[in-house]
Amino acid sequence: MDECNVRLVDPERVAAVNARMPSEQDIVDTSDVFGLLGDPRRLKLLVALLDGELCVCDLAAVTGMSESATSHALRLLRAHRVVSVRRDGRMAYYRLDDAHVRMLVDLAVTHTEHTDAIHPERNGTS
Amino acid sequence: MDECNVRLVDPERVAAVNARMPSEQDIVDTSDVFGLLGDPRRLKLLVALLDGELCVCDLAAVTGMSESATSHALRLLRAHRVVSVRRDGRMAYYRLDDAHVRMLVDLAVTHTEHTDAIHPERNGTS
DNA sequence: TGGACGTATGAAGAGTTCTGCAGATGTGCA
DNA sequence: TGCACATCTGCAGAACTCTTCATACGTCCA
Repeated sequence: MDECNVRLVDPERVAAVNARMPSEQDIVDTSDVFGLLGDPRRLKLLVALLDGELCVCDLAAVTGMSESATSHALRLLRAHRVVSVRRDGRMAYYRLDDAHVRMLVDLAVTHTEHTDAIHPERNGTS
Repeated sequence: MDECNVRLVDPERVAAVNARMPSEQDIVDTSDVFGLLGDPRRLKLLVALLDGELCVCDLAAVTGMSESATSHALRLLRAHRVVSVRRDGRMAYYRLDDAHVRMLVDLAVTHTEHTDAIHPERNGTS
């Protein structure tokens, strides 16, 4: 439990926390998902998809991104199975296809909308 | 509603989505929070803090980061009011001080732990 | 079939982020 | 007061991310 030369102040707590700590893989997977939501453009894309499917050019219009950037972002989201595509001729309709992500997005946006008046300025503790 | 030279396929849907779209500021604030959780080290740090406060060196031990990196990460989290410090002599005890973030972390980790067996491999749609 | 269209992709450049190093700050103890 | 200790911070290099440009792919229509 003693890693390298690190001294512990509260070894019991550390051991307890380590016991409850998810696997490294789970941590990485989870932070991966959060990372996807950590970009304003992608988040806006996903918010737009909360209501149902939209084609690439409409998504570009909603988010204000170029169609190329939109496509790149959707590609990333697709690779992580967050969105799925339905093709109809030359059009591509995307939908939000991950219940967990949908919940996170919905929850977080709602929360921020309800509380942004509380922290009008954000200066650090320093 | 027609931005630049972008053509819309479903202008009504686009208008409806735009009407429900949170302000740019709310989007940025929200993606900001997700961004904080989008780093495995920081996420691990926050998971460790789910149970209660810990000092910097114990946090470094739990996450496997150097104490410098730990301090840097905590500084960032502190600036965003996600964690708070209690100083006791030369020690600094950090605690998770944002109920919303706590919920997101708890929820996401729990979810990932329960479903990681479902997506053993992750190749893109392409 | 040829050209317009919607979308997808690769590469490159700008910008950002993370980490380790070195040194600074403030506290406790002899 | 002087030294050890826990933490903090600025800096610089490495690594990563996002966007744009150019181009490619597949579909539709004349």
